[in-house]
Formats: sequence, structure tokens, C-alpha cells
Amino acid sequence: MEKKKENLISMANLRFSDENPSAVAAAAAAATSFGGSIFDMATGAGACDGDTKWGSSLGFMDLLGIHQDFIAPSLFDSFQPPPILPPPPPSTSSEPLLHQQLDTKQLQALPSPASIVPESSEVLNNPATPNSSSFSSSSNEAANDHEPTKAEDDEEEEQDQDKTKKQLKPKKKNQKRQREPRFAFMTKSEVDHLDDGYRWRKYGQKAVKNSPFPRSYYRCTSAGCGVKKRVERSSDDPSIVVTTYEGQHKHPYPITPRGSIGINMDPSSSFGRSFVVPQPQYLHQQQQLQPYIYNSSPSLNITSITSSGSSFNASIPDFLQDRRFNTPPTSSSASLLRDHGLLQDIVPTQMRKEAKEQ
DNA sequence: CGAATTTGACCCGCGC
DNA sequence: GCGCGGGTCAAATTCG
Repeated sequence: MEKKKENLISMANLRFSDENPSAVAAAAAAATSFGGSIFDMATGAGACDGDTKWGSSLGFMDLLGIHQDFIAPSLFDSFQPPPILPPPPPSTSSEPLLHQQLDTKQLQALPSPASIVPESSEVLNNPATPNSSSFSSSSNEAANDHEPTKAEDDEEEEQDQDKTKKQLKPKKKNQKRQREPRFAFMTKSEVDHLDDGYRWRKYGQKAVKNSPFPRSYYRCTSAGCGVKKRVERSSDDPSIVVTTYEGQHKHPYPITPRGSIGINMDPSSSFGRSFVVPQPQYLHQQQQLQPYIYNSSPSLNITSITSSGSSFNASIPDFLQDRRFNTPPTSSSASLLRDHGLLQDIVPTQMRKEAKEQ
């Protein structure tokens, strides 16, 4: 139980911000490509009019573009399925997550409401520390970013030591790790590493406490791009893959070898806001896929969290506020986590909705 | 042969 | 101060 909670919490810890739209987009792309569907969350219960709505040329980027306009009190209230999902890449053998099975337990474990209650972030990373808003805590690293002093001081010394010990990263200290905004989402997939169109290089893997599944760490291979991605499987539901993006790509969206994803990231336009979407055919597929894409059952949860309360609103994706998506998110929908990174804040919302709608 | 992955060790922050 | 867990590094290995 605890574990589950922790998992969720950690996810909640992620920050959803406008600072890393590309990451978000990538996430979205990945999610969608997996059939996981970030968006499957949005539609109304079971209603899959998604194709009509989503069918439009709205791009992921647009959808995901985290803008500052979003001010909706409740993300979910205004959230609806995105227009189109990129065709699932062949490489990913995503299985139709027909029904999300995020553990209800987990969900239940999370407190309540959602709406953007900044302070509620308590549960985050540190269940133990209540007031340390998780948000801040999880992002505490980020928070710490501003304090180079000590770090720098120690830095030199430490470096020496480090060297002596093992020539490991001398730099680390300097930069006192600044955590980029993170964006996490859950997808149901057999494949751990979702193909989001970007090139990733795995640089580490760690066993996850209380989970039989390891966590893999990836870094964008593009030079100068420090975007990282963390992938792990939910211990609760092995079919669920939790992907966390950190940072934003500073380069154009790479051309997908598979050509499965037609995303056109135009660096000049705020990093790929334009998303070229799929062929009509896909739409058809979509319908077929709908069950897991728009399915009312939450097959996927998007969790996003903003590091700062203020950023919260700012970080909300356009699509969330797009009037095109008028239908309230449904139960099934994935939960969008944002906000102080409290998963609970989000999940609850979802749940609430579900309750309502049902 | 270069790129990507694996994997053990180390760093770092945090709670106790 | 110590232990734990998350995150990262980099040498070794594997793959294309």
C-alpha cells in the first residue's frame, strides 16, 4: 500500500511546466504512440467522440503546449481529448490498454481534491514531512538551485576528493543539480521505453524500492540537450509504465525513422508547437484504438506538476483549456497531475469527476 | 568500429 | 553521523 502511494506520490512530484513543452509533447507522443494515451483520460465516460474533436489538426504540441493561459480552476473540467494521436510506432508494441487499471487503491489513497490546492502537496515525496510541500521537496532540489554558494565552495574540495576516490563527475557539484521541470505520465504498455520520436540513450538503471521492476534512466542523445527521461513500471500494475520527462529539448524534434510520428517541432516556434498529425487513416485506427485511447477507463494517467504554485496555471497545456474540449474529463480519463506535484491532488480530481459523471 | 546498453560504484539529499 | 534510496558516472560489454 505504502508503495503504491509512494509511486503515485513520486509521480505527483513531477512538475508540469511550460518550460518543457517539448518534453511534454514527447511524452504525449510517446504515450499516444503506445496506445497508452495520455489523453485517454479526457473523454467523457466512454464517450469517444474523440475522433471528431481530436480529429482536427490539433497537434500534440498544441495540446501539450504548456501555456500560461491556462487558468481553469480545474484542469479536468476543461480538459478533453486531444485531437489526434500520432500513429503508434511499430516499434512499440503497446497493448491496448483497454482499461486503465490504476489501482483504485492508489487513487483512493490519495486525498482529495484537486483542484489546485497548492498546499496540499504535502504528500509528495516525503510522506514523512507534511509541510514540506512535496512539491517543493521533490522539487526541493530545484529549489536548492538557487544556492550555489555552499555548493561551489565545497565543490572544489569535493572534486578533489571525488577524483581521489574515483574520477567521477567533477562537475556535479558545481552545478548543484538543477532539476528541470518534470512531466510524468502513465501508459499502459508492454514496452518500457516508449518511442516518443526523440533519441534516447540509457545511462542507468536502478532497482526500485518495493518494486520488482527496475527504473531506467535515459538522456536525450542530441548534443546539448539535457532532457532526461525516467521509465519505470508500476509495481501495482505491471502493465503500466510510468515515464517521467525532465527538462526540455533544445533542438528540433528529430525525424522519426519510423515515420510513424509526424511531429514537426519547429524550434523557431517555441519548440515544436506545431504538430503535424497523422493521416486520416490513423483516425480510423483511432477509433479502433479508442477503447484504450479515449476509453473511459483510465488507461493512462498524466501527471504533471508544477514546481511553483504560480507556475501552475502557467504550465497548463493549451489543450487542457481548449474550448474544443468541453467535455469534462471523465472518469476514465487519465488523470492529469499538476499542481504542486501532488498526485493526490490530481487523482482525486479525477476520481471526483468519475464519481460525478457516474 | 562506433553507438548503445549494462552494471557496479559513487554521489547526494534526506530522515532518523 | 549513519543508513537508505534515488540519481549519475563511466568502464566494460554488446549490438548494428
